Amino acid sequence: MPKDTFINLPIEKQEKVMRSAINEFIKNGFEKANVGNIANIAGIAKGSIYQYFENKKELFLYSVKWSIDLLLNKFGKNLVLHDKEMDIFDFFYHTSKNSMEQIREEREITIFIQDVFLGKYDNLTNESMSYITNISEEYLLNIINVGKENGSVRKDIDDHLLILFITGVSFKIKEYLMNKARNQGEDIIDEDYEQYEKEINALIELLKHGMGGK
Amino acid sequence: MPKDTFINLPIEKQEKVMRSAINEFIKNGFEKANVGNIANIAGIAKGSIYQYFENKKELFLYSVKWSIDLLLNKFGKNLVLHDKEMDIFDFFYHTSKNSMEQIREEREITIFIQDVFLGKYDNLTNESMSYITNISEEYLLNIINVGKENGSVRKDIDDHLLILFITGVSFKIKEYLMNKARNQGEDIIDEDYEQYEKEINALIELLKHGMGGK
Amino acid sequence: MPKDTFINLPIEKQEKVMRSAINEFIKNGFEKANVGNIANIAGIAKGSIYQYFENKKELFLYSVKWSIDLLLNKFGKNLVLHDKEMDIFDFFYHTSKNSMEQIREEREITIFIQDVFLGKYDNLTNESMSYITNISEEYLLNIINVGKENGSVRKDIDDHLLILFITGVSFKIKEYLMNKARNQGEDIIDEDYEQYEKEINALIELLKHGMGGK
Amino acid sequence: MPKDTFINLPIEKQEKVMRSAINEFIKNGFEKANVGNIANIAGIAKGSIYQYFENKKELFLYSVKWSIDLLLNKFGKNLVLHDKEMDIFDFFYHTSKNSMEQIREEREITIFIQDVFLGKYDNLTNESMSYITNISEEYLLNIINVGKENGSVRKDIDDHLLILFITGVSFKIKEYLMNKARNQGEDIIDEDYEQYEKEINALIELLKHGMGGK
DNA sequence: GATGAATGAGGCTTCATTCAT
DNA sequence: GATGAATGAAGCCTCATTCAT
Repeated sequence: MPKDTFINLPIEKQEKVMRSAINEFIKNGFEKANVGNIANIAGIAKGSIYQYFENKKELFLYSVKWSIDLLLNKFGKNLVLHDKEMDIFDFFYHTSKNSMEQIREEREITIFIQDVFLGKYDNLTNESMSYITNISEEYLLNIINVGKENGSVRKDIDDHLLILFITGVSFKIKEYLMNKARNQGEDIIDEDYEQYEKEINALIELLKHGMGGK
Repeated sequence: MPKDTFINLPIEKQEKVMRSAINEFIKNGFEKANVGNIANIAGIAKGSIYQYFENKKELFLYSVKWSIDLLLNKFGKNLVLHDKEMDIFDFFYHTSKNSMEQIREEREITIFIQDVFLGKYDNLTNESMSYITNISEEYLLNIINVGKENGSVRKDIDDHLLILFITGVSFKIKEYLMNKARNQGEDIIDEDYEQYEKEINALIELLKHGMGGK
Repeated sequence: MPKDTFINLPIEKQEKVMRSAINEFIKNGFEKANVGNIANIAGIAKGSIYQYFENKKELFLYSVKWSIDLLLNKFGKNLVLHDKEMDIFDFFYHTSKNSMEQIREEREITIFIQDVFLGKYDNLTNESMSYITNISEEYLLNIINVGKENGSVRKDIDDHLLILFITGVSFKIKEYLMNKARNQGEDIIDEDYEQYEKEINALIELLKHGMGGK
Repeated sequence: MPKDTFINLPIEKQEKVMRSAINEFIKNGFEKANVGNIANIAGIAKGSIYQYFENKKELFLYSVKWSIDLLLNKFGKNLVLHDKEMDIFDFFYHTSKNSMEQIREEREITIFIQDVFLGKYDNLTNESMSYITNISEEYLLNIINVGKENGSVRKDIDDHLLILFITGVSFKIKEYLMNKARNQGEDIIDEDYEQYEKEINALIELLKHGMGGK
């Protein structure tokens, strides 16, 4: 969706532009994001942005795509459930740790994408992004089915609702991690991580056995 | 927070202004929300808005407060856990039904408030709204403690994480209902409600016993 | 076509705006005409222009209408052929003198309208202005028919071609006068007018009897 | 006026560039004419335009010159009055037919040049083009004098006014033909031409004997 | 207090021209 | 000499806020 001019740029320069845009978007939202700022921080001329993208909206949309691609490339390999016999809660544990890494290494981008998924920028993404939701639903569906087959997931509940349940909880986990990330800036120390791990394990326990007494 | 001029207005006129503002905000977001539109639809002059509120931001902030107050007045009584012996999952069931009613009767306002809580409008609400989160956390904390005392909630999990767990799931439920509301417009029929009720019960079952197999 | 805000303005202010716009358009053409300049010279804020008109194009289009209306009001009475027995060449003589007056008293506006008719601004006026051409053609048609009836115009030539002939010559006359006006600025002296009158009479003679020898 | 780089180009390439420029100018006028478009359609790089011409204005000015030269080369031979005894109205007839051919064979360029003469592009051509008017005035002057000498033109009217009269009418004829050309596109059929010829003869008759009755 | 016109800062976008390859 | 990406000035338009009635 960007013009060839952008595609032909050296990858590093593309990256600089995208990161600058993403930063501006998470700081100011779409409307107040300033194309001039984006250009300045990327170290290019304002006009150049328009040689790369049709307009601000396209720049935004591509920022989303670029972010998702980057996250998938960098962290996506861990998201595949290889072992059909694996307890899916173990799997959740691994993906959660993966999230932590993601946040540690790509704070801005992870925040940006979470915002997109949370529905800030609604008006912009709704049309073009619904397919993303579909992808992630299918992905979860697959995991649930594996779980149902190998007995780690109860079979009496509709898949659809299980997805709701899982995404609800995992979103909350991510949000929780994210808020810490937003506020703390870069300096998340190891001690924090130990704490997080405990909490994640507790939440997975809740996912598994619920919060009911006795 | 609005000026006295606004407070002195007949309640119906105040309401007209607030609903007009809320509608504009959910349709266009804060930046693109148009003060002129708000005034027109409220049936007043643009200048009057500035006799009532310092500026657009204050109008927004008061829209949030006004919405919360309205929802609490209209639906809040049901949110209080009167009976210390009540199973808190029964309580969840009742509050969920409450949500459904809320959505049916005050679609715009419920959507608006959900958007606020979801973090669209971040930059605007963060400071002033953190107290709201606190309120609702305390509210949940109280329920959890009641549950722990009467045995309907397990005791080995940190309150804090239980809150995360509950809000994650219940948010997802609301979001789910809300999306239907957003798309369907007014016409939610009884048949739909039966369906919703089943789903809510299933989700509460998950909250209670988890999704683990066996 | 302007907004009510403009219509409600005191006539003098409207006039100031229109004359400022017209001046800018004849000086710089449509594309290079600067809305800021127009506002400055009219003594109003740039934004006000947009309270009066949807955009620059509408401002232009209304400038045309306003100019035509003004010219018709101020000079149009003389353009009506009252006496059916009048020799139409006498009538041409009178309208030519009328033109001279027009140019003397409303230089800018006359120049502007001539430019419009000459087809500068084509892209802007074509659609909306074709009706004007029609009006003036019908007007001439009427005069020609009167002439044919009372014998002052030969009957063996198609009306359509007579119109071409007349407009060709009269346009050239106007253009000739206009160029002088453009270059001389305000100071056309009486002596010039005597000269013009002679020339006009000679051209009317040509219209009447042609340039053929013997 | 173009740089040597352009002059050294193969004629066909020069022609491609010029025709592309001319097309853009008649389509969009000078201000909105897009140098990038011109380059694209000419099949060269945008930067190359600036190796050939100092700037857009020079490109425009040379387009005018190139067009006039082309028309003179291709159709100009017929414009010379060889036979001193020729009736100048016969001569007009021939030049009119010549115009028709010109329009048929070089529509764009003829339209472009007519626009230039009509005064669109005023600000650009005024200085540099006044010499062209002079040329064509002298050219007409010569014809008129021949006519006065051989008796085909009356002698009691000032040369200057005769020029006005002739150019007025002949411009109108050309404009008339041109408008048909603009609207019809390429497909002017022979039947049309017969019609045109009749009309031209009638107009020449008017030039000769005028439109006066009796 | 209500009105709605006036204001002007601010931002996106265009595109002629320059520049590096 | 050719290319096409980079540049940045310039201008239209929006709209929150102010002001005069």
